[in-house]
Amino acid sequence: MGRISDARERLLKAANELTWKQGYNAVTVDAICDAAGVKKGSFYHYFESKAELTKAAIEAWWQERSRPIIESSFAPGVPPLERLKRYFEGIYESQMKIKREGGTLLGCAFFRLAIEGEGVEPDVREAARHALSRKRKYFVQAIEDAKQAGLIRVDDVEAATQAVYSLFEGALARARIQDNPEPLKGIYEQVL
Amino acid sequence: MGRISDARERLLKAANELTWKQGYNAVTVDAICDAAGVKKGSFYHYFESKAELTKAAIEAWWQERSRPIIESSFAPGVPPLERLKRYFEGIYESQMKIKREGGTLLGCAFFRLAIEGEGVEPDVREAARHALSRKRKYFVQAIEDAKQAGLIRVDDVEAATQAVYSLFEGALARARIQDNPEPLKGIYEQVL
DNA sequence: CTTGAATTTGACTAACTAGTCAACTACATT
DNA sequence: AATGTAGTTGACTAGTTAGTCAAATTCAAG
Repeated sequence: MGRISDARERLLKAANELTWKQGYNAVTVDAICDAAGVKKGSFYHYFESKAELTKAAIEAWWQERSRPIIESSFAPGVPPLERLKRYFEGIYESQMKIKREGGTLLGCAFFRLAIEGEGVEPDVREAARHALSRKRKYFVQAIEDAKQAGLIRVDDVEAATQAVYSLFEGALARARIQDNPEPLKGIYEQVL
Repeated sequence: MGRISDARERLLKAANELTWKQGYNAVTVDAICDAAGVKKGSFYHYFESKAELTKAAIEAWWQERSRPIIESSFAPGVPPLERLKRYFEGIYESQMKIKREGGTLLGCAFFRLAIEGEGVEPDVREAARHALSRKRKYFVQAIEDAKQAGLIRVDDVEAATQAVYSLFEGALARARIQDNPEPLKGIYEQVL
């Protein structure tokens, strides 16, 4: 019944790209509509508000972009430390590609959104935080496995993950701030 | 000649507090004026735009808040590694205090601003980046000194600083995101 | 006490903001 | 081919935004 359309997908994609670059509050509904080639009336046919769109966009981003990349690095068969190494290298490559194609290095989309603070609807922030905590789980697992396999000596897996994950997200955020991949270089070596 | 006023200082203070919490784009000139108890006409008597105010506010923040705290930890007489330890502990304490008094943990004001990306005037971002690089210099110095004193074994001071600084800023940003000081605990131990 | 420069005020604009809505269109299903 | 429903449109509102301005006020200095 009725016609079919990919306007919803185009809106999600445009929302992610613009919010990633400019931040939640700097992006207007009009700008998202323009980028998606969708009229405002249609926007509100698909989403009840800018906040709802953003929440849906975060989930779509995780399912379609982040998760596949993470799971290919953190595959079950791969040795624990190799998983981290692969992931860090993959991130370096993908950030370089983003910079090459879009002109600026953008870092982690979820981190960018989650850090905003007040002035962003609480449930939007919560969605971004949730995506970050999903990502973090792969780190915990890898470090736990590395410990079991006797590859590293740590007494507190939770504390070790805290450090590795802070270093990783910190480097990624600093790369965005400086628009320069330098902080991402050799994270794997720094982790050890 | 003419009367004297502290309206300018009140505006700088209000701008910093609000921008730290809510981000550049979420804060309005009206909100800053309200918080400072200053009328809009007066605002534009002191600053030619919101961007100019923010730049001035960043500089004031650095001079009056960040720098004194940093310099008391990184004092010349203090042994290099002790400097880092003092600084990390000081940050932990001050973030806890901010949370106690303001209800939320806010992290680093410069980092928060610098990460915004497009959608913030380039010179505002540049001012925030500049403050971060000033901060980073104290880390380089401490690590360099620690190497000279034979306290640590590193071949590349620049790379080591990269890691320590990413870990520190990453932990601080994550503490903000989670509104929880957990990532800040034991950074000093993690650094070693 | 007078002067005049620094400061304050509030009303103003023009542009932009998120969100609404009723009419219109195209097409998958029958 | 008819039909109904999902999708589209553009003009609309009401509130907010950064920034302007001329007139009024205050008070340090002469």
